[in-house]
Amino acid sequence: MTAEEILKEHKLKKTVCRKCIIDKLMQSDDTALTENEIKDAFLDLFDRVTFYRSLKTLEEAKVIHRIVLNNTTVKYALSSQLVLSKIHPHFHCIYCDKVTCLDSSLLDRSLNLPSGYQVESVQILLEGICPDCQKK
Amino acid sequence: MTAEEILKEHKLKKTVCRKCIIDKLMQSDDTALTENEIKDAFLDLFDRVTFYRSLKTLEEAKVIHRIVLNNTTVKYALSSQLVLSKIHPHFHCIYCDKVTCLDSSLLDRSLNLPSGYQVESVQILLEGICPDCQKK
DNA sequence: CTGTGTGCAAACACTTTGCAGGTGT
DNA sequence: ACACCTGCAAAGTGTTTGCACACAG
Repeated sequence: MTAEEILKEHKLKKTVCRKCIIDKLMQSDDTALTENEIKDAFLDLFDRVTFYRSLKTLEEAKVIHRIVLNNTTVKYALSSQLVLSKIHPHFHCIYCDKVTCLDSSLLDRSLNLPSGYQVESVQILLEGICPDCQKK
Repeated sequence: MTAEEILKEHKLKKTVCRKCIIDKLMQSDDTALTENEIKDAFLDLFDRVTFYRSLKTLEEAKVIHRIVLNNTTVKYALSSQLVLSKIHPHFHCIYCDKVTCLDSSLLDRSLNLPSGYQVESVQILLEGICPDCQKK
């Protein structure tokens, strides 16, 4: 699926900035990127404000989703298949700082919720060492 | 356990600012507070910078821990009993915006981790409606 | 007394808003 | 043609840093 198709499907106008964001995130696979990592790929082709607004638009349309790390840095990743589940687990490597989206089936069966709470979404952030960094 | 005892136990100097922070968090029970909520309780008795530094010191000493919400607001809560577990689940009410620390036994048995990843900590943020807001 | 904490001023990074002009459909 | 997107300027918010003075142990 191309960036243009994704935009069309969500009834968003095809603008260069939006396409660049989606393309960049598609290339990065399941690794989430910061606003700067996305922007730097285009050498200040767009204003910073335009990026923020495009990211916001894409997020509201659920094309992408944001991941907030403990140090309050924000990363973005494509939503694609994950939309179906309430549960969004991510892994943050404390060595290489990479954030990857994990399969939501990770925890589906096991939530042992306290009574009285109505849960709409569950965000899980695993922190540790990723397979690549363990080899080093 | 009093604020002074906690500071002594962690080998930190007893300063008014630190004591106020700990007192305020003890009063709020298991509800996490923002820097502003803590600070406002003392009517600008201290400089903002002093608060940041005190919070940082207390966090590094693991007296308190920070919780980062999706909108990147930061809240703080006492660590107390939770220190033992790698897992820190919190509940964020989307109506009253209250954040509470939950029992870490919530998920202990059930983590079905992908192979190759070495996990050091697990942060879980449940979002939904708290018991109080459901009654309304 | 010594090291550490505090207050003030300033800098910094991130994000939002308003407005005029440009672009997609 | 119209609605919406973009760029620029500016402001708002949260956080950090440097320095001189004050305070706890």
